[in-house]
Amino acid sequence: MSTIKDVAKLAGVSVATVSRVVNRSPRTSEKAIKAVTEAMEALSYRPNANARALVSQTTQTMGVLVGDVSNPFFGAMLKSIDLVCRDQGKHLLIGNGYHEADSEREAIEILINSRCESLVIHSKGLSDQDLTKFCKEVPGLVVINRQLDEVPERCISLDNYKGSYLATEYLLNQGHRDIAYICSEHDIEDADSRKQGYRDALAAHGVSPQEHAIACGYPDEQGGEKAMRDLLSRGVSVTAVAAYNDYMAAGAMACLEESDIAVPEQVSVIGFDDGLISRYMKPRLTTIRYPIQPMAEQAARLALQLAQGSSPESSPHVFVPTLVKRNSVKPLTH
Amino acid sequence: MSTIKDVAKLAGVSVATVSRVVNRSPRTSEKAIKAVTEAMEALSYRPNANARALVSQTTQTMGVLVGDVSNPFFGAMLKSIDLVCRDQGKHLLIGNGYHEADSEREAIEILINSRCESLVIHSKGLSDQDLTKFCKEVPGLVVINRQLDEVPERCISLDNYKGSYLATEYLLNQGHRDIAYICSEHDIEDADSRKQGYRDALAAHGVSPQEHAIACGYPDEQGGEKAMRDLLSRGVSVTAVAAYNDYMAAGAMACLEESDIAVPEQVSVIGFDDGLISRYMKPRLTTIRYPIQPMAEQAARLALQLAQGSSPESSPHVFVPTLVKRNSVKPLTH
DNA sequence: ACATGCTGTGTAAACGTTTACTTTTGTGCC
DNA sequence: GGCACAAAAGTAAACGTTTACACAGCATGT
Repeated sequence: MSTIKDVAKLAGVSVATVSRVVNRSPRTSEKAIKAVTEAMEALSYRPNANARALVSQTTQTMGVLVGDVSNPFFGAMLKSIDLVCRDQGKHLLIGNGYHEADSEREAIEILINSRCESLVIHSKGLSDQDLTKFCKEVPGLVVINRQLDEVPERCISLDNYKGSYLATEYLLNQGHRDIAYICSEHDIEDADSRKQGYRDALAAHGVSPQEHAIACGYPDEQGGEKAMRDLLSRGVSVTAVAAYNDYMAAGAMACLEESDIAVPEQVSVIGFDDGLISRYMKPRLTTIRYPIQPMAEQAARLALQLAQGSSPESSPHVFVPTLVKRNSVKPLTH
Repeated sequence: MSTIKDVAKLAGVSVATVSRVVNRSPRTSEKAIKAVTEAMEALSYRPNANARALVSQTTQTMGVLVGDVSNPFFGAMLKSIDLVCRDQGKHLLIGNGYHEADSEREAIEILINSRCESLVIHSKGLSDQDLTKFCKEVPGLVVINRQLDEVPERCISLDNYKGSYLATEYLLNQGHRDIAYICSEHDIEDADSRKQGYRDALAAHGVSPQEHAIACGYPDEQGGEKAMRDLLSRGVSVTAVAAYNDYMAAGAMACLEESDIAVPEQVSVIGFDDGLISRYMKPRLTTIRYPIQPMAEQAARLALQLAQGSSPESSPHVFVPTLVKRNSVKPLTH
């Protein structure tokens, strides 16, 4: 692969002149531009981004850590971030953490080593302490989907508690009283918050707590199916089910269908996330919208601002989920 | 951010020794390892990947161009690639092309400039000529989902023609004769191949061509809905519909449902891709499996082998799609 | 004719590493 | 104690750029 020296030699100028042409410096003659352009073309010259980064001390790159690129949730997040970046002439280096502490740490280190000046991190595996440390080390680092008490100004998160409260309250308002909750077996903050939102909503409406009506599973379709089957086989009688996320809701619906229980006629189901699939299920899933796109956009902007040292515009750091009414919930009729 | 010199100074050794410790060279004393490790910790030293790449002439990075990260199809592709890479200690630089020639070109150039030694490119916008040129410039570049006549050994693709033929043939075998085709309005090779597969399957079964039963739209749900509405409003009478992809099939089903036409009882529908949503639709979608995961894995392996100059193991370059029978197709009964 | 200023170009240092080569230190043996 | 040799550490060049600084050429104004 040819270098700037090769180009300079062929064009009969110095490397400085080539650099000036490449970077469109105003101090260059037409003649030089022509000679250099032709030489670059002839050698199919590609400026080495690493050398450039080294001397100019900037990579124009944002690093992003996601859980798993194949999950459409992260796809949506990445797209929002990419749109902000492309608008600002930055590009993206992406790492997958697979929700596992060591992978996450390693991926973040790669991003830092690559000298990404801004970072958006989605981590479920690392401790608050680890993440806080990274925040302090890298000025342009923003954490999404998590709340760190020591550095709240670096976090963009969702009010998970409120989302679940909202979902449960909606079921209550539709007359339901026997409401099960299908939760994630992962020991992470958002799972707890969502479960607590459910509990508190029940309590606030004078419905006694129903711990036996809570079942856990891996937060995917199989997990939802398993949890619902647990509930059914334990003889828990319910008229509505709230789930940790849409996938678990889908699994629960599949299980109910297999058991010849009609949704929403006999049992109402509500999800969480408003992901891609919620629109394609039938009945279309009533759910809680996780506004990942504006959140990701906000996170990207914040990371960019922090990285360039400008004081970030004040804007919301905790987003609120909203109810999306579709067809999987029906009022309870006697 | 501290450099290797800072570490050397603090540890009281030379930069070479620090480098040796960082790279786990065997020629280092316990004492040096300890001193350097402590200094690195104290300064939170991060080896600069750009400087490293510059001198060692390798980045350990694979570049990937996808259409749009938010599309689960590309998510699945990226995941397969990431799994291969992580296994080989490489990491990923990702660009979005948004199916637009200029964006694709720009993204590829960024990947090349960043000195990714291996590349997996999914392009719909660039011409065969452009792509072939890139292939010749970068030894470790592999094109996925496209067939370039000049460099077939660099391409991993799907037999789209066969997939569509298969789909149409299955409908014919179920007794259908009046079969519409919903195609993509994009002027790209795979759209043409799929349309032709449909036509040829009809012809092979002695069914006269039905050009009036072909409708086009943007290859998403809205496009499918629009195309189906076109068909219906033109008074085309059909008992089955084959679609360019699952999203268009979903749109067609939504349109049929609105018109009180039952799927599959009155009209059968078959998709293409076997994407995420096909499992969640109801009736669950009968479709053609696009084996993107093995294909992406293969592409990644090939790119890696080409990049390191080893002669690639011979393995399939053209993959064959298969039929996935679910519930959206029913035999025609009179 | 000469100082002045402007434009375009060249020279060389710097960025943070790795590594070939050289030098120093340490060990065991006679 | 002196020597041979191995092990460990240091020196400096190289990777491919950018850019401060210096300088040449030339037009301008006096």
